[in-house]
Amino acid sequence: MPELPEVETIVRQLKKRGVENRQILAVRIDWPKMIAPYSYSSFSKKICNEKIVKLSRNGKWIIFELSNNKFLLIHLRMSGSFSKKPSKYDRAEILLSGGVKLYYKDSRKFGKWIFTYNPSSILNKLGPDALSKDFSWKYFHELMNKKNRMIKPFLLDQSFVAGIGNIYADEALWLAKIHPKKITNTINEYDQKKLYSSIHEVLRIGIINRGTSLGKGKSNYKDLNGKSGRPKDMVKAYGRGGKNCERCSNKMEKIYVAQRGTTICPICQSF
DNA sequence: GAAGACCTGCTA
DNA sequence: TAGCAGGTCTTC
Repeated sequence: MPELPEVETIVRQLKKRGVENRQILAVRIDWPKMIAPYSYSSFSKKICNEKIVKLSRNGKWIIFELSNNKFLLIHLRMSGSFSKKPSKYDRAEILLSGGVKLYYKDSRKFGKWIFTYNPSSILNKLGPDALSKDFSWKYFHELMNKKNRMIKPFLLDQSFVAGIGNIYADEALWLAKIHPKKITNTINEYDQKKLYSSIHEVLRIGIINRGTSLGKGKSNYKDLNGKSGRPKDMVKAYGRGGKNCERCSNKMEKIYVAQRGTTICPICQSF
């Protein structure tokens, strides 16, 4: 579920909550696989009594920088999220100094909490964050020309650019009017520019809306305060198969690209 | 590239 | 009840 805008929203709200500069007093883990290869007791010993020095984000990773050069990297995968309140699908709870509690829920149990002294070992595998200066036009343009891949799976490849997932890939391609199966080095410079700016636009709008919430269920995305983000009907492409394109009013189509459900307007995004 | 694995909840 | 899901990883 969470892509760059959702993760950014969560990090901002955790900061606002005053998580930074607090000490971790205790941790409870209900799904031990998520902290592998550590056991609960060794994991707990590693992080307890350390201070959260700094919170940040890189792509879809949440980075807890702790005292004594320790790091906790959290990836929410499909259904992870943080909350101020406990709920049915909680997989962990952290008690911080000052009585602040954080609950981590993850119905599908795909999320990962990685304790490490060396965050680069994970973060170096990522390409530049989609909203960072390092994701420059020059970088984008050069790789687009060099690679011979379908554009959608390329956008989803975190080693190319970090933070884009299935929703925002579909949104950006729709906005730029590019077919998701188009091969990168066949896309002309004008379209590349449209796509480059569309990526920024859809991510920024996502953040302004505090993320995107598609469904109604409990596995649906909620921010730290339990609130939904941008509603489904504000999304232009993702999940709109069978509905009318908001630009040309032709029927949107659901297709599969690299095994991922993908929605396009076959007229606007002709191949 | 494709397909399966990891999991559970929701929808058709 | 079958099929699908915002992500990634492994193995063809």
